[in-house]
Amino acid sequence: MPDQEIIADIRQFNRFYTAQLGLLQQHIFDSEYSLTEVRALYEIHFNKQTTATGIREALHIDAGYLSRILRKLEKAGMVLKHPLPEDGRSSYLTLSDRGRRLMVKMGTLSDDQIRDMLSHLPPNDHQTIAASMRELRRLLGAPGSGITMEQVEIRSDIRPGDIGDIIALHGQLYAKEYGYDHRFEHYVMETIHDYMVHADPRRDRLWLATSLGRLVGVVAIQHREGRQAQLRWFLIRPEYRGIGLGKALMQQAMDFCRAQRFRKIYLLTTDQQSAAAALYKKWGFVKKESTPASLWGHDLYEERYELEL
Amino acid sequence: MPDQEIIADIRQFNRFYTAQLGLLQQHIFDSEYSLTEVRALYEIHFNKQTTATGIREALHIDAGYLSRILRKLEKAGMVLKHPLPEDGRSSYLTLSDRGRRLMVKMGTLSDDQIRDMLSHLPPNDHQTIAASMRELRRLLGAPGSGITMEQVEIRSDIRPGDIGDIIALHGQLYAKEYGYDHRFEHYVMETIHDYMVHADPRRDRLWLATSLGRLVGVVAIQHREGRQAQLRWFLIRPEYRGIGLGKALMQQAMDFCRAQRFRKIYLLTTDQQSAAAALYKKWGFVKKESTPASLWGHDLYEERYELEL
DNA sequence: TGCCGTTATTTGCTTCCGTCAACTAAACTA
DNA sequence: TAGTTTAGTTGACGGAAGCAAATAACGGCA
Repeated sequence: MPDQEIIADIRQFNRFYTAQLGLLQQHIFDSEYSLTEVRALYEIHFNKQTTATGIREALHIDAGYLSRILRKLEKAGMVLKHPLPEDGRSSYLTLSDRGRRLMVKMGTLSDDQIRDMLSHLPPNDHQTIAASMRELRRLLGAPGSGITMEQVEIRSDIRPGDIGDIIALHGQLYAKEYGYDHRFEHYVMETIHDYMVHADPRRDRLWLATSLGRLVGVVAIQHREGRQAQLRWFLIRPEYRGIGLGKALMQQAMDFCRAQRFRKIYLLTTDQQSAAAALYKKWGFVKKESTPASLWGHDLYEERYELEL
Repeated sequence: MPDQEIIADIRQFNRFYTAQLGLLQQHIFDSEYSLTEVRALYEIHFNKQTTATGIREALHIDAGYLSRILRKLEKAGMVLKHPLPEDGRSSYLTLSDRGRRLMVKMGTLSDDQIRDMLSHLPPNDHQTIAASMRELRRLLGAPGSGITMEQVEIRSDIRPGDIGDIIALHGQLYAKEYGYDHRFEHYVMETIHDYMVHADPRRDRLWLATSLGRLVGVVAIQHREGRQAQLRWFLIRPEYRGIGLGKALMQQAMDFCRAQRFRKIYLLTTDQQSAAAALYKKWGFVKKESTPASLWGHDLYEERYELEL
């Protein structure tokens, strides 16, 4: 049973955004096509092979109405019909060159409108606005809003807020996924503190994966005695797992270790992080030690993995 | 010049949300009023004293069209006109009892629709969806979306992620507002570490102000030798300043200090935090020391404020 | 005070968006 | 092969929504 307050928020947003969209779609009134016609054009543009029924379902409009729209667009030379070989009733719909040019023009107008809207808002907020919209689209289950590597940026310069974010990410995720208590976050804080105090830019490095300005993944290499290196704080937000981010981060760390001529990499984990363990093994890490311990409110085995380079 | 990618995100969201709103507003098609008529009713409902022009501007519709809508609604007994004494041309518009009943009915239908939509989405996301929508409304400058104390919750239990968030907030804000470099964030981390290690629930406490699940403000009291207390990490996100949050946090800290019978409270700051200093003074703190120092990439004066209880 | 430009609202006219229902034709089903 | 379902077309219609001209009240000004 959703909270009444949540519903109120959504309703308020809907009312607000109805007005907003009305403003942003005014440019369409200047064109010779109605909003629905333009929406149909968009639909044809973005779906490579779609039929009238496909569009009808996407736009939720009357079949007769759509039929007329398509006739008009076809007559105007914007849309081409390609009869389906396997079904004489339907046709694939595509845009003609002219239709594509129209889309570009409408896109430009729409962009101008949005640019104009943004110009009245603080520039600092632009990125946040886009991020919130993406987030909403994803949360509401919009098709094509899935998370991909393209949105993710990996960097290794440490900026203000990064350290705290890394600590918070560990605290949150390990609490949610393994039920570790606050002592774990505290432990992470201590290890990061240690890292920062002894950091040597040539032998230590930390990579941050961010998406829409938010921290979504981390890994670091910390130098140790005897040309050894420790791999630390390897962590990825659950939504961003399975898209190759783990591999990308690990690759960065490995490349760095090879370039710095480390002799051996080791890492410490527990038997509970089985998914991570699988990944370590894939990169050639081998479990060398496993000692029982009672940590952060759990009885577990501390494990040490090693990889000779 | 806004980034092209931001505009693309916004356009994509607009297209998506146009469809979404279409779905959510279908219940209106069952009623005997059009979407615009219902929007007018809403506008009358929520604005206590508005005239036709007010509504026209809010909905961005033609004056003639609105005139007809109002006549229809008045004839149906939904809307009442109260002639303005000072302007014979206009009238205040209000809803009749019947109009209000209609709004309740429409509201219920709309709620059901949203509830239905939410039921197809993971329950964990509901809160996040509402938060994103609020955020967007605020960012896009929706009227009535301003930040108020009502949305802010103050708590003093430390949850996973809190510690990291506090550190990150300090790092980000002090970098942005005073240009402090990463050493400041590091320093905050050390002090929090010290706090956590020596924390005694009876004599130490930390308050977090959150809004929509995000950390927006902090303050803490740490016990010291001789029944003294140190006030630490007093910080509020700039958007949340000026709404009384500083006062609320400070009040919590003061109440705690009095209840615990501390003899004296002191705090350390610099001459650069002039806004905070003004607040401290208002609460009776007095500057006792001011020593030049070179910290976090700046030449400044470290200051010590004290308050005898 | 009366004249004039401005503003708020109304009315007449028109367009065309979007729905309903009946229809055609092709595809499936038994 | 007849009956049913599905994809798309067409005719008829209501009403949403804009434009322009009209009306009426206001405000300023000589």
